[in-house]
Amino acid sequence: MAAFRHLNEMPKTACHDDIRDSRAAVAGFVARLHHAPVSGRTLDALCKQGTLLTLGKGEDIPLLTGQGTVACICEGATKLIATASRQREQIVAFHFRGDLVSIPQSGEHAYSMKALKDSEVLLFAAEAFLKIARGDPGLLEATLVRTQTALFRCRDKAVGLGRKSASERMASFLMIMAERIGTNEGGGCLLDLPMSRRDIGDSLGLTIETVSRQIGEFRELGLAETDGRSRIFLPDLKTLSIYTGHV
Amino acid sequence: MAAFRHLNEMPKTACHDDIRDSRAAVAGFVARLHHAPVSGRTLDALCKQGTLLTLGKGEDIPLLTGQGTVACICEGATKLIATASRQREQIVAFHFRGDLVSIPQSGEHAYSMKALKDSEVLLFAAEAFLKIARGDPGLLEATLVRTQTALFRCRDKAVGLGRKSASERMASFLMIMAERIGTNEGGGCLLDLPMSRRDIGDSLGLTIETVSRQIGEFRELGLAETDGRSRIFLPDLKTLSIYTGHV
DNA sequence: TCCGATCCTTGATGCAGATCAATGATCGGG
DNA sequence: CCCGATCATTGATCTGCATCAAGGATCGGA
Repeated sequence: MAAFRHLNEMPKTACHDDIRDSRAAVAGFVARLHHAPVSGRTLDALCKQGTLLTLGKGEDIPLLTGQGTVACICEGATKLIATASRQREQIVAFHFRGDLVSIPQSGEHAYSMKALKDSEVLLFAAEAFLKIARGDPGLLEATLVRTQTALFRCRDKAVGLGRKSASERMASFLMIMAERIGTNEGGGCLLDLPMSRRDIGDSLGLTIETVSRQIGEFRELGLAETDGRSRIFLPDLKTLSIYTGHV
Repeated sequence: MAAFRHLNEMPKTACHDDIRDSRAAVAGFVARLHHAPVSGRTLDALCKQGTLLTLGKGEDIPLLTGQGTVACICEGATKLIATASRQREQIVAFHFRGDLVSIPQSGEHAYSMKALKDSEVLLFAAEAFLKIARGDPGLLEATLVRTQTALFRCRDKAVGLGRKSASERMASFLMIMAERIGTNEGGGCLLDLPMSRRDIGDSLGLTIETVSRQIGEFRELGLAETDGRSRIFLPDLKTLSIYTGHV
């Protein structure tokens, strides 16, 4: 179960380590968010309004009801899921350490968010976060830039979903993951994917069977080597990129 | 051909009406952007950095090279196109009067923008726009909010492209257009679509034939009446919304 | 280390929507 | 008002991926 830590409701007798940890998590996140010194006032406000969650793998991130939510991924990895209808989920985005996620109070679809592995997430009511940012132009601008990045990624995803074949989607996915969470390894790139085949399928608008087959194709082409469920080694990103179907 | 008006390079002998029009266009746009009084200084800066374009139907909106672009749709309607490869275009978004569009300098795909009908668009270098916004918290916040709206719409589009049937996509499209540019008309909603069937297909990840057939289906169900190429009357939005496949 | 549950892979078949093809409607320009 | 070009509709066929089905690998917990 998710461990809540309302930063402003910390009992006076609480272990000081806990308080320092929470504050450190907020400070660390904001430091990654914009590379400028953070004012103590902003930090205080963020600690006061935010809720730090420690989540186990697979756990739900409780989005606020009746208002928008801003989630900061301090540690780990998460998925943002839109439910079109029962048995039809679309993963809108994966998020990793340092990402800032905005979820509206209610859009066309119902959204939910889950941890892909043990994670630490800082939650804000969107309005409260915006209010703090309003008083700190640096934070406001950093938030705008992050939101733009999310928009650009989402547009690219839309192109893939609307106009690409299964193999092109798979190649694009692997390239994106290589860029975001890959580690260099003897000329190639090693991935330790935190998401399941089902997650990949739900992200690419494909079934698990198709995902599995496409990975198999790349394996036979010598462009991917799998090791267990989560590790994929990509020996030749340059050749793989040809399969993405980008211009 | 697009008529450029570099607001800061207006010859001294220029017709005063032109200058007033340009300034009025900027002021009008910003007024719609955030419902707070705009400082004269911000307005001056925007006029100095912006380029007002008057475009005919079908004309290209020249995106800046080597840097991001911010486009403000003062009048008319535009489409934002991602080119996956020759003969495979994905329309990422349609934009209407009052919309603010951010396009990155270079993402995974090549983007372009076209006017769907006679339009007036205000262009900025993204960096220059951000610099002005940095000096005007209200403008910065309004830009953030608009960017979030674009992101939320894009996510909804991704859900449609990834997990919905042709008829569901078509129903969603009609509902969105009804909300954005529809006019009430005797209990129903009248649409005068500025985009072609090809545009609709390229937006929904479908072919023109499928788009045409789906509209035909809704016509037979008594949920849509067409008049010429562009006018569609939706007599029963409530029933149509059932077909969107939303929860 | 063994066991059960879950996840992944691989094969056979079906279908929604693409593609191919042809006719009909619409509309701007002379 | 007419003409040609473009756009939209409708029908026939094809195909990529979904769906259905059946093993096989992986991994956490006892």
